[in-house]
Amino acid sequence: MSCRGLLITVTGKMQLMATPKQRATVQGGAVRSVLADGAGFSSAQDIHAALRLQGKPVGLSTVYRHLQSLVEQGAADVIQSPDGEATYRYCGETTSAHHHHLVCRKCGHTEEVTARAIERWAADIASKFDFSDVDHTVEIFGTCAPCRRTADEIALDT
Amino acid sequence: MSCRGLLITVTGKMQLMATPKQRATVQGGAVRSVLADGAGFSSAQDIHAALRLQGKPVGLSTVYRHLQSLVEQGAADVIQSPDGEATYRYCGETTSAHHHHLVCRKCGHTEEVTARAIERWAADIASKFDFSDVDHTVEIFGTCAPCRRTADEIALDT
DNA sequence: ACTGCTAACGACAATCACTCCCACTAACGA
DNA sequence: TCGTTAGTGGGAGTGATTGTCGTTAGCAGT
Repeated sequence: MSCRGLLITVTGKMQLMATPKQRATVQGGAVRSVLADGAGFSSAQDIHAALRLQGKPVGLSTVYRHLQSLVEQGAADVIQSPDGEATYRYCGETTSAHHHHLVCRKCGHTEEVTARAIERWAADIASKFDFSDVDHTVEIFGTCAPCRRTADEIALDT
Repeated sequence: MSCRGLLITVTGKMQLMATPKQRATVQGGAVRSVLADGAGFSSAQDIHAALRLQGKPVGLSTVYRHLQSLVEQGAADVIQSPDGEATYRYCGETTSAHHHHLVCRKCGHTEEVTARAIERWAADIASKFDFSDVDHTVEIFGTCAPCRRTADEIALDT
C-alpha cells in the first residue's frame, strides 16, 4: 500500500538516471494490460491463464514478478481474498491515494471507497494503545446486485 | 484458562446441552488450551509445535480440524496475516460480539477493538452500491510499544 | 464392567499458491 | 552491429492447508 518511503530511498541512491533501468518487455506490457482490462480483483493464476488464452503465454514467475513490481509502484492493489489467495487489481498510476474496496465475492467486481473517517479512526485506535508504524486493511465483501439476481434465478429453477 | 472445566461439565450431562454430538477428546482440549494460553494470534503450525513441546503431540490435521471447528463455534477468530498465513486467536465463548483487532506485527500481541461507527459505515457503503450479504474485514497492524523499544536497542547495538 | 457404533485421530499423500534458481533471450545504449 | 545485463521461463522447491483411510477411543445402551 504505502511503500512510497522505500521507493524514494531507493531512487535516491541511483539518482543519476531518472527511471533507472526498467526495460519495456512484451511480457510486462501483457501482464499490465490484462490486469487493467479485468474489472475487479484477479489472482496471479487467473492472469496467467488469461495470458495463455490470449495466445501470449507468459511464465508464471514472470507474472508474479510484474504483479509485485506493479504493487510496489502503486499501480496495483493487492488484497488477500478470504481464502488466503492474493488478488490484484489495476489502479492506474494516478490513483495514488490510499483507499479501500467493496468487492463482490461472486464476480470480483470492485468499487473503490475512500473514507477519511476510517483513517482517522485507525490512527486514533493505534495511538490509544501506543502502537506505531500502523497500517490497516479494510475490505468489504458482498454480493453485487447483478450477481444477486442471477443467484435468485438459479434458486427458482431448482 | 478454564476451558477444561467447561468440557468436564459438558460431559457430565451431555444430552440436554447444545453441542449434540461432539466428543470431548484430549487432543481437542489441548488445542483449545494452547490457543487460549497464547497472548495473540498464532498460526496452526505454531500451535502444532507448541503442543509437541508440551509433550502432547497432536497430529497436524487434528490441529487444523479443531481450529476450524472453534472458528465455526465462534470461540476463535481467524485472520490472514499480511503474508497470507491464517492465524487464530481464542476469544472465549462469551465474546460473541463482532469486533476487530489491533495486532502487533512483531509479537502478535492483540487488542480487541469494537467500533459501531465502522459497522455503520460498512453497511452504508454496501447499501449505497446495492451490495447485499455484506461482510467486512478491518484489521490494524502496527508495532506495539515493547517491541518498538527492543527494536530500538538492537538498532543502537549495530 | 462389556460391547458396538462411529466420531475423532494421525500419518502420509496430495494440492495449491508462491518463490527460487539458473541457463538462456532480447532490450537498449554505445 | 555488439556487449552488457535486465528480464524471462520452466522446473524444482517450499510451506501451508486439505484429503484419505485404517486405527483408536468416547460414549451410549446393555
